[in-house]
Amino acid sequence: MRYSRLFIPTLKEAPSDAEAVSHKLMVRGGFVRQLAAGLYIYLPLGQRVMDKINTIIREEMNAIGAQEVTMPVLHPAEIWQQTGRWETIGDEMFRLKDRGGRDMCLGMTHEEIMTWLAAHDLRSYRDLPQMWYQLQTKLRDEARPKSGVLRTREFVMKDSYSFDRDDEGLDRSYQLHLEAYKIIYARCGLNFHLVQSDTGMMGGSMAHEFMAPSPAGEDVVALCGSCGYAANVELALSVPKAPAVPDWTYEEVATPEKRTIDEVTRFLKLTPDLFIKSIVVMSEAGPVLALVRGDQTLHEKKLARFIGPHRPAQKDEVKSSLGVPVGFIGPMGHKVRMIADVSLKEGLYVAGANKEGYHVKGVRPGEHFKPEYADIHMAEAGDACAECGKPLRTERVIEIGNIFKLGTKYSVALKATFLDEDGSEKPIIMGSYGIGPARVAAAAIEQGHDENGMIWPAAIAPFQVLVIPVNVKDAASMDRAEEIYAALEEKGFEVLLDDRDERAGVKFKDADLIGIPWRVVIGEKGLKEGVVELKERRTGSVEKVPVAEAVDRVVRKLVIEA
RNA sequence: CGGGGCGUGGCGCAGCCCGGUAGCGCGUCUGCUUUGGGAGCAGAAAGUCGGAGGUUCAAAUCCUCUCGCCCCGACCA
Repeated sequence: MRYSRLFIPTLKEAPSDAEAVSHKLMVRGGFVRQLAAGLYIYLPLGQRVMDKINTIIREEMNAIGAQEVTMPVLHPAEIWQQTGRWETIGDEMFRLKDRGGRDMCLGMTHEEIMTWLAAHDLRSYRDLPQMWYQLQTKLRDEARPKSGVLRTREFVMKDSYSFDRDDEGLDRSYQLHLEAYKIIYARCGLNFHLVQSDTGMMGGSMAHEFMAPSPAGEDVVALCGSCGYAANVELALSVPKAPAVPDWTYEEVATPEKRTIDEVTRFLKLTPDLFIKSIVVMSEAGPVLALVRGDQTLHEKKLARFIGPHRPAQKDEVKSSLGVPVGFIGPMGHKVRMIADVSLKEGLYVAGANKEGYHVKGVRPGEHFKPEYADIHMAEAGDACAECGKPLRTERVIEIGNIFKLGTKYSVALKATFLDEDGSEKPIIMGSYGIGPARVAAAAIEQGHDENGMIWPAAIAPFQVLVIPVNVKDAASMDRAEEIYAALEEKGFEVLLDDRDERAGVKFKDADLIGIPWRVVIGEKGLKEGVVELKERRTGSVEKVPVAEAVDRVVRKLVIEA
């Protein structure tokens, strides 16, 4: 392609409202434009990147025997009502009515529709297993779109669904996807972690996420360098360092106007790990007292696994349910349900005295109060790995894919059953597997850039080579550039020829910004010596090669990378 | 949904506190010069200040309402 004919509106300045590196560079590089909150236009360069990622995904999905289908974006409400998600999902689903007044919605995921299809056309164990996927636009009315293309209201997703006759079959389909995903991300040039994850609103029994390390990520994972344990902190198990057990007897201490852990620790000159933090939440079954050590953070998703949906209590709710003002709650003597973090099983602590202005020293869990124990603290760097005891580290990540074992949740609700060999009717066992191609692109930029712009992995770069004649008015330069361009295209590479009548500086700056892996620079000075320059974007290394050898050298570089 | 910030030529911003001629940089267009890391000079086009209402002789500036966008949190296949 010729640069002069491509629409690549690069910008010198980043948009002021962009925060994430990938967001700034995608806008500056002329890859995307924002139409409204969470709605993006993909310009030619962005489109090329997405096409490449999608091609890799399709190749690997096809390779494991998955078959591509196209699903409606507009769905009738009834099918979502049958699985109950019409009610449970809430505001995140775009809803509308057709002219006949029928409730409809825009597809935010496709379990229901895929299962509907399976229910209609998969009847016998002979039809199984099946794996179907789609690469289509999803719509979600996100509460807070953010970080460029990382969280949008409209986005393309590859999602596939597996249909098996038994759990062993599901294991196989799951494993096939897991391995395919590893290959996809590796081909896209990403660093990533495979971690255990929460099953969330999907339901189901097992789930993993593929996570690309980046400061722009919204998730945090806990990783053990020793045994390989890796999990989203939403469910990561960890053992916080235990404090030395102090030599205390049970006694009240006056702590006037000291409410927060921070205030009380300073007032009593103690470390926060000697405190019990008492947090009141309102669950569907009423108030629950959650207890974590003072240096720990309550993880609400972990807690939700034990008590279901809940929210923090208001100040007046605390007072009315426990009779104690906020800041002086202790776990002793309450009738409400009480969940204590496992790290509180041993030791002596300071806790609220259930009396304004007082705390109690020497509280012993199990003796002075009897809670249910559960892991409800957030895993933190430095905690011991629950598997092997070695220290965990944590990392901020972008979720680039996930895989779920769904089981029969959808097949039962939508009556997707088959007749097994023994003549009995059974629900199909399902799995669901997603990849967000835009997040893959954003993660690639987050992981590959410098102060001058993007550095694309070769496999998903919008072009593989950029040919730059420094001065297009110099006939010799332009002729050589055209020859090299034509020869590389002839060999099947994707080549961008910067034929613009611009100053060298402008071309070089744009070249760095859009991050094409290899650059061939043809200048008058070089040609006098019979050479052109071959520059690698990633390392910045420059090699002078004889004009006649230029094409072969580039080809060799590209082939090595592929 | 709670908290915070911001809407001024295409882009990035100043002006607003203390009402009175709308300004700067980049980009765009024309001409000349320049030509290996976002050129120089000269000239030009382009905004009615997110929108509505109000106060005032006079509103980008003050007041009220409203819409949009961003950030933090809540939420999130």
